[in-house]
Amino acid sequence: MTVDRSVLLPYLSKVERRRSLSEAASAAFMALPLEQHSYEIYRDILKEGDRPTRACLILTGVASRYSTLKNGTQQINSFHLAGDMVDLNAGLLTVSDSGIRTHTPTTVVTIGCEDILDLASDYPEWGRAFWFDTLVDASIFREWTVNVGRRTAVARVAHLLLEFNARLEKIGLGDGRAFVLPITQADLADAVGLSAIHTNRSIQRLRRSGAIRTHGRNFVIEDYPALVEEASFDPAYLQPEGPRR
Amino acid sequence: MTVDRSVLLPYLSKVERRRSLSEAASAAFMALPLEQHSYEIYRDILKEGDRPTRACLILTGVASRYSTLKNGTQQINSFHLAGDMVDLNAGLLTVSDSGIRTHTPTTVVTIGCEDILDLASDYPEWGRAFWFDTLVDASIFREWTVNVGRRTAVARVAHLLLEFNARLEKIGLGDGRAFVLPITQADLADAVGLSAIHTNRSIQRLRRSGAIRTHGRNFVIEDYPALVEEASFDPAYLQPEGPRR
DNA sequence: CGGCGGTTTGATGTGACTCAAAAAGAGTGG
DNA sequence: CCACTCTTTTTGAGTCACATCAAACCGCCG
Repeated sequence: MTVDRSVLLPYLSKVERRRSLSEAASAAFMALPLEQHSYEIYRDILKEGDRPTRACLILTGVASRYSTLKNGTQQINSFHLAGDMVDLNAGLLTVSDSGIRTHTPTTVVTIGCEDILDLASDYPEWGRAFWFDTLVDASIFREWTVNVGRRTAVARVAHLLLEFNARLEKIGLGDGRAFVLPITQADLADAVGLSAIHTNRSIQRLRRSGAIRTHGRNFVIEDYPALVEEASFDPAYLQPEGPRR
Repeated sequence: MTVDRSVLLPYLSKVERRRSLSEAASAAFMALPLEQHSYEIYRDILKEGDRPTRACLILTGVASRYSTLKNGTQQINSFHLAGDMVDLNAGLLTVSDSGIRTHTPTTVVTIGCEDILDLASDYPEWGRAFWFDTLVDASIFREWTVNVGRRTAVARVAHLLLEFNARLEKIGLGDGRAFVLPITQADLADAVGLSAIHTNRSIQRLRRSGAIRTHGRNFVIEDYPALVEEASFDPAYLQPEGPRR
């Protein structure tokens, strides 16, 4: 299968926006062997327990990293949108405690993790870029722990809506006030550690308070400051500014 | 202040156990300029909102990374024990959304983050080592999200006790069955997203079920399989095996 | 012996869960 | 364009896990 390498360009420019790369480094990246895959909705890109062998860059669609507990409940750890590199860790970690699953039809390109590791050792600038990506992920994981650990139901939901709002805007899928929620309320519930029903009721509260308006999956933030206040949302954890040096 | 560089050796050998380093790389590490600091109990090593400038390696004691919410509640994101490198991210992230605080008297050595970054670009093997460290952290953060998001109170507490048990054993502060819990129950509560009182009652339940025995902060695991079952604990997330390659 | 941080107990309130089912959309085929 | 199904959202009622408040107890240290 031949893959159009230009799909790598958005990620490359995302990395370069943080810190420019040498000619050789970006050329090496663009020369990486690729595979392209498409998934229907609710398919596993990586099954829980499988040993990952390829990192994957999301071109379109939405995926999540999740864990399943013995009692059957699930916890979603993070969502991955277009332009996100998922499972960069693949190369370094032996075991995958969590799976990765699509929430919409999704297309990705994958890169062998050996290639990722070689790139990182041949070009320390790539090593740093991957490290930084991992740090941003870790920062989001931390914030999510705070979210499910210490916020009320309404605040949790508000917080996740604001995260989607910010991230979707950054990739051109929203204007900072309105966006299309790319997942069901049940999935949202698995992300914020609530039952689907209570998640629904929390959304209703936000609606009645006038903070948001929805029809179907279209969300409009009517009162941004109120929503931010409700969620104690501080976008710093998304690291919008890029690395320091 | 002159610092005994031999304090770096444990961390060096921890890294080398995963993957050996070149002579030059380990020499460069050992030559890093260091500062040594001591902290009393409940002191901030890094305040929330401060911009970190130095990574720090814990020599003795226990510290945690925590966030404070507007309503005054706290969530602890992770604990750091002797031999852990904390705030490696310092160099790359502009903003620190969370603080780092001691839970016992603690001694550390710190390394300027410029030096860390230089080491990583001069020796890609160090870049990889730091990246791996960050991946392990991220893996623990994920597991904690699952913990507070989807487990019952008793399971959460059991899970954290098992994590302490495993990690303390690895650094020689436990035999895999008994350990001294280095934090108060109130701190434990902030880590598992419960009230201190309910945390206490959860410990009591574990005690009455015969899974554990305690006197003061001495914990003995009486029925390891039962505790593991209760917590659905799988130590894989601690990445005990080191990286794949 | 007194003070203090930490642990434990008791009583009460409530936020979130569960179960069950209705309503509303969304997609499909006739 | 409508009937039919399937998924998702919404409603209602009852229950339980965990929070909160208040106070007692305990061990440790000066």
